[in-house]
Amino acid sequence: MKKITIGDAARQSGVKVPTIRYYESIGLLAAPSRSEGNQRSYEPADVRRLAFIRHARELGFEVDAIRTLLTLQDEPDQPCASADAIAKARLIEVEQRIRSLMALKAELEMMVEGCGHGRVDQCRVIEVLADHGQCTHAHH
Amino acid sequence: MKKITIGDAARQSGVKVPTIRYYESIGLLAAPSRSEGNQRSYEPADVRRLAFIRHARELGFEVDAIRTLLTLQDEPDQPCASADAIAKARLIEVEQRIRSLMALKAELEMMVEGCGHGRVDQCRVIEVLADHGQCTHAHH
DNA sequence: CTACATGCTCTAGCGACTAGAGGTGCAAGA
DNA sequence: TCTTGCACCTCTAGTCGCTAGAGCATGTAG
Repeated sequence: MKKITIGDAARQSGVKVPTIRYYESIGLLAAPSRSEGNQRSYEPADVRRLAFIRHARELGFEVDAIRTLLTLQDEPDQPCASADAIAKARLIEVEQRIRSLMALKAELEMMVEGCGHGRVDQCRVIEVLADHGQCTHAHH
Repeated sequence: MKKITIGDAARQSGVKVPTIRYYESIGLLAAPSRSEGNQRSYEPADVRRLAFIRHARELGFEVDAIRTLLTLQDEPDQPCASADAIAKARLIEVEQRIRSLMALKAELEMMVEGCGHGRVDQCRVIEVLADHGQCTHAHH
């Protein structure tokens, strides 16, 4: 009977100790059994669940989406349409975010290139910020 | 003596009314004069400042960075090295964010394509999330 | 004069943590 | 055995940039 402490679970899963406790508090991870001295004692399955959560968070899924994905994972005989829909929705979000960041990058490059490193009143960085009309492209 | 109400300032600048009050509360926008009935009364310069803030926020600058940019704008005879540095730092952030979002997009596409729309236990979405090792590329 | 939109202040909530205070458990070295 | 010191515990409050709502006061159009 090997006992996994919260610290070990953190090291193995890559989720920080306070974050693990936070996930427990919001019901994303079930409360584990406790040792005699009231310390959390995790099973390998908990560590896998934490790794799942971490990876999903890295992919930008919100906690609510992860909650759904986790319940799906627990019922492997269900059709996976929901998981697919969640991933697809996230993909669309990511594509939009990339597009808007590319526009933003172009604008920032213009600002930085235009800056003659002189005085503020000739600086394109400030100028472009002050007057959105100077952007060569449309936002949104 | 035209008086600009907070509602007009909001419409002209594109910053919402509660957000304007919030900016005042955190000292990003100076408290304006008040009408007899204690209502905020803005000058055109305030509206320009709000538009500046809004544009900078759209570009993803944090409020602290905007604070610096605003004080720079107020001192046009200073060298603009700080403004340049802030914009460059933001550019680097944006470039990194784009790169990581592209990796993420690839991973999500793999997940969605691999999903055979069958049962959860054959679903690549769940599978990939559960085992990061299945990603064909390295993160970070 | 009466609606009703707009304004005011204040407090609390969002998401997803993070930081800190103040205390307890536990394992290893002296 | 004692003690040192890290890891653990709970609880509260703070972060960022707003947003929502309660409960009033004011300003304006018909």
